[in-house]
Amino acid sequence: MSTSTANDVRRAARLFHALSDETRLSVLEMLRDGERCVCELQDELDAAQSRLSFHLKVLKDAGLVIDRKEGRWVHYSLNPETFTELQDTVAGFKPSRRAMPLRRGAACCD
Amino acid sequence: MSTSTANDVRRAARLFHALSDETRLSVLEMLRDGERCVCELQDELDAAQSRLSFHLKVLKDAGLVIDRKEGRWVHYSLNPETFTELQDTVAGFKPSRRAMPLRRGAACCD
DNA sequence: CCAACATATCAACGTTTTTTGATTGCCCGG
DNA sequence: CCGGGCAATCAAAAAACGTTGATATGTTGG
Repeated sequence: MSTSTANDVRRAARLFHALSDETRLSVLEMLRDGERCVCELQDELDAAQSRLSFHLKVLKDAGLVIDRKEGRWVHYSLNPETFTELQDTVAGFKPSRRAMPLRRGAACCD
Repeated sequence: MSTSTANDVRRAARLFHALSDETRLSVLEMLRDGERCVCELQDELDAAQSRLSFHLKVLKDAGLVIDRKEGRWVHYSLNPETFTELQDTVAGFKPSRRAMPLRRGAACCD
């Protein structure tokens, strides 16, 4: 088992890409202790409105956050499912036991 | 505890960036069951030599892999330490318990 | 219905990342 | 020493990404 398909790899790359930006990580960190509306994130991170909106979209497209509209505000929160998926993905990349004992002394390309 | 500094965020973004590419993830996957030399990776992924070399450098700079020279070959393997770090980082982003119960019903920006 | 507001979307731009092909440095076998 | 093979590096072109400012959409209070 545990042979990743091309699709798994694609999905993982997308997830990691969404996580590869400091602003986005800061947003996730703010959301760790609960829902926040865009304006709060904006204040605390002092990021231009459209910039923040862009990053929220990336996070949302990756499934890392969920939005909830309430009147003229939109509240964002973490999507726990995806964080579980992320943990599994990362666990899957850990070096496997029964791994290392391979090609000792032999030239590699015979 | 567990308040991430700006440096933590920077480091995490760097790590995630290194993981955000399909070719690099495929390399890591191949390395899961042991050391491989560049030529083997090249064959199996069929990637141009300089392209692969570029991606290996990204992985190495991020600390995800280690290289070992042997004659004219270079063997790459996973760096387990960094994968542990990665797991910790990811665990740190999981939604915290005692999180959700916040701003119910109240408008957000009063 | 209007004005003010919160957020999303868009197009243009500059920046960073990735790809490609050529070159270079190294090591080995003869 | 020479020729050939492996891998790193470089420069230039291509592609992806993030930022900005302007505009659009939907909402609410008056």
